[in-house]
Amino acid sequence: MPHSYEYPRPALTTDCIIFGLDEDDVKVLLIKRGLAPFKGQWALPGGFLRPGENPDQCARRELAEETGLENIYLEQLYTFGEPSRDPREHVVTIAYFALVNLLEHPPTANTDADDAAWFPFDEVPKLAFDHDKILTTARQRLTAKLRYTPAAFELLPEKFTLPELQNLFERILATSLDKRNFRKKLLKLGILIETDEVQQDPARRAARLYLFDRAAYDDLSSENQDLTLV
Amino acid sequence: MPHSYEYPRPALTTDCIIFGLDEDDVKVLLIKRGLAPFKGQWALPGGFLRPGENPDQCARRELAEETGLENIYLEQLYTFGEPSRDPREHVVTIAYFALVNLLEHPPTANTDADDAAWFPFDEVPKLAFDHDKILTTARQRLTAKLRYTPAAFELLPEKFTLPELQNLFERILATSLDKRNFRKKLLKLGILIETDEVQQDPARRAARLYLFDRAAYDDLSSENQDLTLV
DNA sequence: CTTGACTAGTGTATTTTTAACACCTACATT
DNA sequence: AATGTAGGTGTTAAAAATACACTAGTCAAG
Repeated sequence: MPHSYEYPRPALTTDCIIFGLDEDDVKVLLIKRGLAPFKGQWALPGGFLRPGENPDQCARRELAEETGLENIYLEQLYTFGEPSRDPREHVVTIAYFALVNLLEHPPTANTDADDAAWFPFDEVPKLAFDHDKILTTARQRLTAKLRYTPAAFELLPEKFTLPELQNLFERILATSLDKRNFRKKLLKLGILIETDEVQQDPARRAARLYLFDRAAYDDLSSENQDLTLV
Repeated sequence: MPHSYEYPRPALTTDCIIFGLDEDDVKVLLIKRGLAPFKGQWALPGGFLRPGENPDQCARRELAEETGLENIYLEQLYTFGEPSRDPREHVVTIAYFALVNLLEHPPTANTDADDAAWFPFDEVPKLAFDHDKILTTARQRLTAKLRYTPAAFELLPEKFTLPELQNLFERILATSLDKRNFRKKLLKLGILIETDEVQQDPARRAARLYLFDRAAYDDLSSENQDLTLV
């Protein structure tokens, strides 16, 4: 035990909640624990913070080690520090979360965990530690972020259709939206650029493609306009 | 050095940003450090997390020890973990913030710090550690919290008048509000309890006193009702 | 005891936003 | 040519936000 301190210290970890969107579902990335405690049980990817390591870097490193996911935008969610959350000893965890497009980040090989997989929300098993609670907090933040920030556009290709955008909101917010009202509101905001193009190849009527106008969004945002998208 | 671990651990602290409102200004509570590093310099109140201690409790305890402030509504702000933020070693801090009524929480004696005092924003000195950065983050969050949470009621006595409440919003949000619309909206929300009492002693017409109905607020909140106060 | 100064308290009309709602269009497949 | 499927469109009603001006109570001064 080479590391000694004058006063006792809780251990410190980071955990990542990675939400991924594919054609069917919103999914969350979990790993199967290879070590006790909770060996064999599913959990959020994460691990111990090394002294001298920025917590953001730690989250990124552990995520890459356990799931292969790299170069994604992580945002700090909350710090959970209930003494009882880890059966071994007091472990405080800084939780991070991110939202990625699953088509760009397919399930990958992994090194530090027995397994890593994407779970649709309604198939998430009982998780290790207090990770159920952390996941709940993350889902709450996810919906707020989707409603009040342009996060939705990060999940779509550069050119997208209004039905795609509506579908995305409906799936993540787990609600259904009126098509006419949705289109009216989004178009009236003035943050979409209509192109002359339509979808290619669909086995149905092709929908018009739009671009997200980030400059317009930033202008409205700096004017403190209300930018609730849905 | 009786406390040994297999792997090295960063130290873990909590810090509190306490905003206080008096008749003139929004102020922040600082302590003068009694120990190195930054001895004699002003800093946010805070201190080391004890194993087995919930971080919320730690923030509360350190705040009471250093400033005498007790029983206030603390909310987690953000966790700062840059390795360079403490010159001694890697110290990660969980920052909490709160809003209090200065008339109910006058500057008090303190045990663990050389001094504690309220500073108007424009008179805050250069702070120890990265506390300037933490304070900036807290100020950014302050406005949003006032609008979307019941934080305003923490700043007022238990029984308050509608003109007092309106005045509070106007000062912190630096805006002016229509008296009739303000009253209509707040009363319609159903989170205020009208009492039979009126202010005592004012050298003018006395205003009716109201109570904040936290239970009603929590009910609406859990129903995902929109709770923008202004 | 009347008046003036000051703040508390009230209602209505207008505009804007949200919500509910049904049909036709384009295109591919059979 | 008929059918299936998803894309696209406008109006009306309800609710919410906004703008706006006077009366009521209380104290102090004259």
